[in-house]
Amino acid sequence: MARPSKAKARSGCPVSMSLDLLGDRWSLLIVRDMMVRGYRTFREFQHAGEGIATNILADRLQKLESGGILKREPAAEDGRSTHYRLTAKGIALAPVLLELLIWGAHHENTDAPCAAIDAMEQNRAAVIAETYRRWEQRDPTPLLPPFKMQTKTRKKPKGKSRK
Amino acid sequence: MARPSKAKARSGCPVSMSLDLLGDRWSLLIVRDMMVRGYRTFREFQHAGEGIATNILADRLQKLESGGILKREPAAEDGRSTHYRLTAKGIALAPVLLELLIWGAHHENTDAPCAAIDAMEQNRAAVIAETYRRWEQRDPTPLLPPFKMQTKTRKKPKGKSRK
DNA sequence: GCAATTCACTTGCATTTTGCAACCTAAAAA
DNA sequence: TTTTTAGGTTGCAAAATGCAAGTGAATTGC
Repeated sequence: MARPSKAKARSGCPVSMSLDLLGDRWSLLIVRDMMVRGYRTFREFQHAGEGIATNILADRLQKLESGGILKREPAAEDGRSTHYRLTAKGIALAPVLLELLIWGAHHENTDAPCAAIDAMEQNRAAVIAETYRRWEQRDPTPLLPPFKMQTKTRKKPKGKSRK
Repeated sequence: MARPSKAKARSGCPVSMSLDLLGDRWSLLIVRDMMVRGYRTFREFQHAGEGIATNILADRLQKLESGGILKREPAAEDGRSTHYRLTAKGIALAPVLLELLIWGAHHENTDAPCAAIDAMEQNRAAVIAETYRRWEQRDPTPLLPPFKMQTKTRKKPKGKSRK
């Protein structure tokens, strides 16, 4: 069982309970896409670059919704489409994702530009504040662009316009 | 596939790469046990209260080791036993776990005492510093005790007593 | 000294989850 | 009206998980 939705009541530890909901390969990536890239639709998540299968994506969206991390609302401009939006509980994951991002950038071989990571690390509060502002104002512009696989060329500053 | 060990090279995003190693139900719980409870042996992890199966535990320990999160060293005092110890990379997960703990305590129904969580939240840097001190000095006393299920639901006293 | 116990796993097997491709329905576009 | 698009569902094979039982080496009890 990779991620029990039925809450097998393991221990009362907050870390354990958090992992009941988020402890899998995809859930936090979806939250990341919503939080920092401004993605809102099924299709955007699907093509976010990690290759999630559509059935898994549908399942994770449903579990995140019933876990209170996000909610879905019909897209006003297109009757076929649904917009997913983080709840207050979901956006509160910002510090977790930020620390995970910083850790990964320091300790794994990622494509993240070092300067950007250093800047975030030294301005954690500002990054969190900006994340909240974007959420409150429904600002869909990316906080960070997707780190494209730029294979080896580490110093290429690619269009990191500004938040 | 719940947690690919073979690194399918998804994207260069640090969050994604972090989750390649840690994105499952158990890995971060093991790190938590080592970091805040001072657990070091297979047996301690096994009986940490979440009910991990021994084959899964062995698998996760091996993956965390090959991921550079921990290393194993023979126990000096007992030739049968192995001590697991976090590496610098592993202890650097402290902020991630702290934020996950705070988030879970606020947004899930946990057994964590609110006062303790509030104190940690207002003294993040001190908590991290103390975590590092304990690690450097190999201090095995628990930073936090396991949150016992002090509330009503006493589920099933199934034969977890002993073997 | 020797049997019993402990520690750290491993093995087999049934169940569950995942990944993949194909398919479906409603709404919008052409 | 036909075609395309968005957001899924379904079926199936492969992989991961959970569980119980077993293994072998080191250690303890007597």
